[in-house]
Amino acid sequence: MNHTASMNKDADKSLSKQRLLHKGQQTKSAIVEAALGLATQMGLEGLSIGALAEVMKMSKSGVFAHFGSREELQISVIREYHHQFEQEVFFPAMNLPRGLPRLQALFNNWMLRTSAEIDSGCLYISGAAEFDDRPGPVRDALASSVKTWLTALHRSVLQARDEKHLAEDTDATQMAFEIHGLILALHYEARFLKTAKSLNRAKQGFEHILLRYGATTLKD
Amino acid sequence: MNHTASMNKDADKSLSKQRLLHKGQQTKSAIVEAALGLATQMGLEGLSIGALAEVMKMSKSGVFAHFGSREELQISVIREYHHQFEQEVFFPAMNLPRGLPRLQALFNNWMLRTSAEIDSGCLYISGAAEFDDRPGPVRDALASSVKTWLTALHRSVLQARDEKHLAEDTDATQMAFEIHGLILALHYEARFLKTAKSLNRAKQGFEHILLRYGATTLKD
DNA sequence: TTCAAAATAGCACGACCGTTCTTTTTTGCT
DNA sequence: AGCAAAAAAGAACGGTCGTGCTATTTTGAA
Repeated sequence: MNHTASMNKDADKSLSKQRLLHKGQQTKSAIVEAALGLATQMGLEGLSIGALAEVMKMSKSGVFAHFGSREELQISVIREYHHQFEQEVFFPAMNLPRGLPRLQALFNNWMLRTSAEIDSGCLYISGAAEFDDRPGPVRDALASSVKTWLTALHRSVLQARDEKHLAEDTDATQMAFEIHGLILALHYEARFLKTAKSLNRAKQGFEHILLRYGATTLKD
Repeated sequence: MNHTASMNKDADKSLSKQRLLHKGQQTKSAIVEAALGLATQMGLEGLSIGALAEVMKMSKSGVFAHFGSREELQISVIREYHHQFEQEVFFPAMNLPRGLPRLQALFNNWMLRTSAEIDSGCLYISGAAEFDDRPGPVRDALASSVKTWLTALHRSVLQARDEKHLAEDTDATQMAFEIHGLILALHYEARFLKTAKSLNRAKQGFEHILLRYGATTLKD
């Protein structure tokens, strides 16, 4: 391809990887995508290589070779979920001004993603239940991802307080805890119990929390 | 077999069952107890007959014969959990006067049971995550049990309102939803994330809710 | 077009799963 | 003590699991 002055094959490799993805990378991405779909339905523990191979119309060993172990596959799925979560929930909210608007957007995006309309469950919730007693790299990856997100939420509360959008004595950790509870209740009641109007419950709960922490402005 | 005056063998059976438990019933109870211990650690789906047999120092088939199917075993475990939950959370609170005292006791008992100090996880929470996408009798048993409890909580809120311990316009369903969220957040953060002081977060969250719904009296 | 490397398939393994069937042991009423 | 019924054990089944090994196919740079 290139008769350029590149020094070694490693340079060539990384270069060609940048230009167009090698076949292996493409299929690996496709596999992870499909695996995430399976994992949100069956749970991370229910995710099996055999079932995944069937979905992908590949052989078990063909799928397996991309990861080297089931654990590595599970971790890849968690990373993919983290990435999607960032795209859907976190980044869009970052376009809004700091303080209450951004905090409201974070909650709203989170809520919509958790909502029952999406038939895929939340990996952060189902995964927590599966791995709360099972130490290891999968649990670590999961907990690390969740903590990153909860920290971002916490930070957003702090900013809202700094912007004087919330009461001066707002306990940010406490407020984040209560918000987290609303999302978990929404997920539980909507997804498991199929309770109607759970989304409105979560919305109203959020307004109650805002009032409690002295939010200065409320839209709608 | 019998030259007594009993009309049929069924009468004899139930009679002797009342006098002293047949061996089979005893061991079945012991098995269910052990199974509940396993299920709270590994989840209802992770509960296997082989592992259970090992714990019980019995043969797989010996254990299996008591239930006839894995599903029936899982349902037995759910019933046992329901029973324990009643004993620890529900009944003690019923000894307190209707209204706020009883509601506070319900929450407190629930919270303590969910707390991280107990190393066994909550079957109602882990089970919900495992079966929110899996229809069948196990899911039905689980949902039915949970609904019974949530209904009792809801009823307690209504009573507190009737007793004028809460504001007249209290939305009981909404309040129960928010309380449920606190418990879920406590379970998530204490058990999965190992966040310290989560119990205090839940306590404070409950007080916030009480204030919001105009609780007239607060102890402590 | 050639050819090494990468990707995939095929096959087999040991382990565990739930379940069935048959045999042995234990129970508890007469 | 005798004896039928209940309880438990034992062995085997077909199935799926993750994983390792060896071919085969496909890719993509020279």
